[in-house]
Amino acid sequence: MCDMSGTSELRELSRRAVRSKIAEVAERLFAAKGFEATTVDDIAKAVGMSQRTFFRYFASKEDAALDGFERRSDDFVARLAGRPLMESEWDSLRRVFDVVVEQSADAGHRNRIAAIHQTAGASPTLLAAYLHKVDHMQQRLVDALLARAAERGETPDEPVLRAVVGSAFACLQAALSCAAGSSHPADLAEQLDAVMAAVRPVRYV
Amino acid sequence: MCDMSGTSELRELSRRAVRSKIAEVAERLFAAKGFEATTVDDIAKAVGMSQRTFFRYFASKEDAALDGFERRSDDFVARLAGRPLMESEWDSLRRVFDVVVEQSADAGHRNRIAAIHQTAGASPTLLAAYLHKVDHMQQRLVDALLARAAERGETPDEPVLRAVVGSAFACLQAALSCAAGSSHPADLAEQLDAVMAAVRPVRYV
DNA sequence: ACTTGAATGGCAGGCGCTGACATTGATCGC
DNA sequence: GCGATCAATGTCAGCGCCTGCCATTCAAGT
Repeated sequence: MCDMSGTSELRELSRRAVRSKIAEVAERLFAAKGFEATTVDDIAKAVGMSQRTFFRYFASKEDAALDGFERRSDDFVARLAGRPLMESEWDSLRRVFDVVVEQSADAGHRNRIAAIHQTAGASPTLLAAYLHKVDHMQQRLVDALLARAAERGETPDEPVLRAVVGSAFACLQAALSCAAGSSHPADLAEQLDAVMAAVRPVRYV
Repeated sequence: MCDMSGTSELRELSRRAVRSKIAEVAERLFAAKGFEATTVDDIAKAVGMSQRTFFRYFASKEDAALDGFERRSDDFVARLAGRPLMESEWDSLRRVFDVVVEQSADAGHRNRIAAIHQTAGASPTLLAAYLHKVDHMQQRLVDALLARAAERGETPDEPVLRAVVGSAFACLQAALSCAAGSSHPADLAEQLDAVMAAVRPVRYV
């Protein structure tokens, strides 16, 4: 009972591994049979566990399908933390979106993301869950940007900041949906630059 | 069988009336007991119908809760149709959002919207459905704006337009969440003006 | 009156999801 | 080694959302 921390680490590691395994199997099944046609029992059987255990790792079927986006959320916040403190929020956000650009440079990642995107488009509940996660991600970035502003000694207008983050994500979504059909990885970066230059808020000129 | 159109009108009228009745009862129950604690059976019993019939009017419990937003979507498109053809998209969108401002001028509407907003915030699935509807509304406005641009003889950049609409909605959301606590109806209009002025895309200056 | 079509109710069932309880299995103190 | 402990898992039962399917009813047209 003393080595609780070490035990926790191991347990945590195991949990993560199982989680990834489930998400991986689920992703494959969704791509093969579609999201709605795949039952949680199918996934559980394919992984080799009971349905009840599945729900001990993911709160919902949607969560399993969108596990990849969850991690990207962490990457976003981490990337933002690495940006210079005095950079404008708009430019920082553009740099944050580079994680998406870099991920889509890999063909495998691109195919996976395209498959998930296609799956999400066909299932209303999955799309709703996706939008929910995007919303949550925006909230995290707003909080981080608020903290950065406070670190600079500023007290920014929170609603404006929320709107700025929302605008940046609107640009990302637009660029993504446009570059979805294209197979050139560089297109996304160009599209993103073009859109974010056109929509750049006047307060940052 | 000849007077098919007249019959259809009556049936349609009846359907709308029943739909409104269901939505009204559901809203009251949600406000009283919360969204998740209220079952579809509760609503059906309160209206005086079977659960099966409820699902013939609404595809889901969430749809019943968000019936009001559905109508606002129609109002948005209608309001946009009334704007001058040469007005910039950003200013048109600001005018479109006046329907929200006007609705929140009425105290009753404000309380209802606040109640729904609060309910949505407490229930993840309802929030997800709400975001889904907002997304759909944006799509409709993008299509309408595309048609207007074509009417002017222009061929606008679609991804940029999508991003612009998304940015405007981000402003609306930010202003709404900020003015949620305030009880002054004029605050929303001011907040909206301030945020949309700060975030106005450079392409519209 | 007969027919047609739509609205409704009732029933059965699938699926997502959860609580409760028992079992297993690894770790730790002795 | 041995029992205690605690997390992970399985099993079972059950609720709530949602959907076909079929029978009934009721209004409207012929």
